[in-house]
Amino acid sequence: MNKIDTDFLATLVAHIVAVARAHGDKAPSERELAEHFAVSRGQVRESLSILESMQIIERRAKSGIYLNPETAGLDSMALFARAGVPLMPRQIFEAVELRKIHEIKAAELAAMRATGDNHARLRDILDQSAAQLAKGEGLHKLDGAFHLEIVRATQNEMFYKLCQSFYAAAEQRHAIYFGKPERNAKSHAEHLQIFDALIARDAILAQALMNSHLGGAQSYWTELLEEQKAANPLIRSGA
Amino acid sequence: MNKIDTDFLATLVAHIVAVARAHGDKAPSERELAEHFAVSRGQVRESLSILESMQIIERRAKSGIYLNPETAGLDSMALFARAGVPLMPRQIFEAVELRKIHEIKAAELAAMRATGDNHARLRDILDQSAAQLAKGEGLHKLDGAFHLEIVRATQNEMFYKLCQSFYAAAEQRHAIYFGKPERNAKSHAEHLQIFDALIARDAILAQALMNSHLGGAQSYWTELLEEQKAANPLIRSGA
DNA sequence: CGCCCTGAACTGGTCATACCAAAATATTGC
DNA sequence: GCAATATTTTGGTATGACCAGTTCAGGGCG
Repeated sequence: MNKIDTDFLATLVAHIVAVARAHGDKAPSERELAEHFAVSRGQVRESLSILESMQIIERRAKSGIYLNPETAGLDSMALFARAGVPLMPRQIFEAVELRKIHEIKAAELAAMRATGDNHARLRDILDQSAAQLAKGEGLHKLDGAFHLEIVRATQNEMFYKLCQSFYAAAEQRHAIYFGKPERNAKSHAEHLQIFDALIARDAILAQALMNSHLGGAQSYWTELLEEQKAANPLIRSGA
Repeated sequence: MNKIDTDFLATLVAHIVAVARAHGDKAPSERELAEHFAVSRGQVRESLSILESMQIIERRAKSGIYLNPETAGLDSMALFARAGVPLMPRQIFEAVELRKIHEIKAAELAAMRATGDNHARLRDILDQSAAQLAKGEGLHKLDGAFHLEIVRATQNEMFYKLCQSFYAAAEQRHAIYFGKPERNAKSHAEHLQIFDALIARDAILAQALMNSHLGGAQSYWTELLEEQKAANPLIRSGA
């Protein structure tokens, strides 16, 4: 466990959340954490600095460390996911809505601006997806790659970076979503359609296809949450 | 200069960028930085942890610290801005495009979902803007607040957080943009129109008004960059 | 002259210890 | 029971040390 790797950060967050359950609660002191994880206080402080910069915690001088999950920014989502903090339905719906906002527009722009490289990478991802699908394996990683590549094809680097951090936090969701095998095939088929529209540089069509692709995801989530409410430990009810 | 405050981080980044100009260049060693800023190595390490978590730098064990500005994520933008790293036209155009993607949709959703609280806060911001305008003061801070409040009115918390970090990085741009006095009055007038559309819950109109509001900004930036190219130290040419 | 090898200097990663002052808590005195 | 006081806890900071790869200058050899 060298350096401040993400795993340690996630473990730390998990422990802090386990101790201080509610917003504003006090977390263990630096010295306690150091002892608990058998590392030096310096290591703990470095990690806490990062968590504080993400606004996951607040460090009040001479007082203590306070959990701050509600004010935490976007970059913290990936960490919470790794730490095994349960997803809340509200977060899922918000994320899907955000994806629609981003990616419908991304599809439109990508149809107009995609380079040959973008097309090649998309084709490659789809080939891999087909192979995985044939082997009966889930393709939630490749799904993320496909959508992200479309954003990259907008040639807006900032847009790409934004969606990158967004997708980093989405793996937990994706894993749940692609848990049902039939989703994989359906998703892949829709990706192929979108790809064709991008190749044809048909912005209107690409946009429409992405809209229905994500719209499908939206309604599928609704079903999923209905039937798995309280059954799936990764999804916690409540707002 | 206690704790790891943002100012210190910005100063650190500024210094590192000053020494290691290009992507991949070596930054001063931890010990050098500690001496230069007259702080302990521990402090430097805490700061560097944060910078590394933002992917602004890369720390290679036993080798050194390497500047990494190109892979840096969104959350780093605010820091670069504070550090006085010049804006590049490309970044400005990308940011404006992103704003259009976000806020046109936000205006639509806000028209449908805004609460009384949202309306009240917007009205308050507009009142303050009018007052500032009457005093002849610039209102670039209030502009950000107005736009951010519209995003909040979508009731999508994740959306709000995303735009929050986005706006935190935009102050430098805003300050330049609102440097010209005539922008302030024009912007305020357009805000009032948008506000009316939100109150009337006219999603179509709100969307259209936001589109032209941001479209105006887009073309204004084009002018601004043309006439100030190389003249304004805050804007560096090159891609 | 050029190349390889070697050793010293440098570097990030880690730990232990100590001190400070403010905050939080326990204790005392009334 | 409450207010004043003493004690403990806590984050913030600094110093110094050790480890083991990395880097690089310098020496030796072909």
